[in-house]
Amino acid sequence: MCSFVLNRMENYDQGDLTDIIRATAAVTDSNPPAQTPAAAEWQFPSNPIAFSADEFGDPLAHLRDPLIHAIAASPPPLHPGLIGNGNLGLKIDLGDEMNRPPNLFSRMLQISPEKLPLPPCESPAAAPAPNRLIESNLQISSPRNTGIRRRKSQAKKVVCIPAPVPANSRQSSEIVPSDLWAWRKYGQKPIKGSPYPRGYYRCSSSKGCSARKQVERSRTDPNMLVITYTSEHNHPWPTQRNALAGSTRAQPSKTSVAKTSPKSTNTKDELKETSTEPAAVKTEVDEAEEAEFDDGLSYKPALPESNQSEDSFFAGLGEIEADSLDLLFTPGFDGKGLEPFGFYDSMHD
DNA sequence: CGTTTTTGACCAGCGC
DNA sequence: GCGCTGGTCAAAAACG
Repeated sequence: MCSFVLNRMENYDQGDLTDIIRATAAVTDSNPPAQTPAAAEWQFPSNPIAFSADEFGDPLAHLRDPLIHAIAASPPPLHPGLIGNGNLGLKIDLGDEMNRPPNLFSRMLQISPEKLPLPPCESPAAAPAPNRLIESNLQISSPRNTGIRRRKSQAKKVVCIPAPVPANSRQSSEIVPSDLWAWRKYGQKPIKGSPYPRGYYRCSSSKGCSARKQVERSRTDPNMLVITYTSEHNHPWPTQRNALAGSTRAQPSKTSVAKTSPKSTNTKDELKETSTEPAAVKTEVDEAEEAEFDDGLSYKPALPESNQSEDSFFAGLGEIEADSLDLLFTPGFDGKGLEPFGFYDSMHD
């Protein structure tokens, strides 16, 4: 449905493991046509993209991502040209999904050695083509890297994804499409040269998990979110979000607005992430049950090799789509329409 | 009560 | 060695 073309740059500079995955997606420089608020929130690219063999230990790589599918299956009807048939012709499109890599995020996380002349999403060359929206790079933070300078040499995955349109004044917080892991925010820092702060998240699924990620807006393209993954999860796919309390704070509903502390002067630009997206919570349980674990540290979620399983999965998804779409794009839907994942939650209730 | 977010302080890497 | 900057810690507050 969505045009999601991945271009892998072939510039490979030895020593620097930086790669770029570019993809087309819905959000571009141009303002989307006026649609529902939910549609304006953010677009999620989903379309066939080339797969790199290297998964960087990304646990999502092989996992079907129901959340993503849910989102992809409910594309806000804007940017028809970019999203492809980004309307309600979902089930038909889902047929195409069968041949796709299972997880959108994992797709974005695919890496290949490469060097970036400029920070991801910051390079002018990163957005010459309107469809080029998603980049990903892995960098062993090399000195002088104008991008993310970091102590020690630590492998990172940098993912650029379409971000919610900040122009929406109704929300002080932003929705960042997270993967299905549970992330807990442990810090936020203003980044020099960028008007947007960077949020620091760590995996809360397991105490011993060292997986971290940073979320910030691209300074050059506010429509893009730059998510940097650091370390890997050392635990299986979480079968359940172990925390619900406070998890809704990031929701744009009430607290995020009301709680805007006096100190926080940048709530408008703040990067808030729903560390626990309901859709993921509920669906990943099923996914986890299907997952196959190789060992204690890594695991292999069930691959969608079986068309049957895919069929059943998408069949089920398709059934809920109709409802979810109604919920998602019906104005005045209790605000959940603003939350990309909220609708998913509701339809599981 | 358990978990999250927020946020100032502290620590560490890097360039000069 | 110093200063700048980014990353992490930890206490407080908030939420269900």
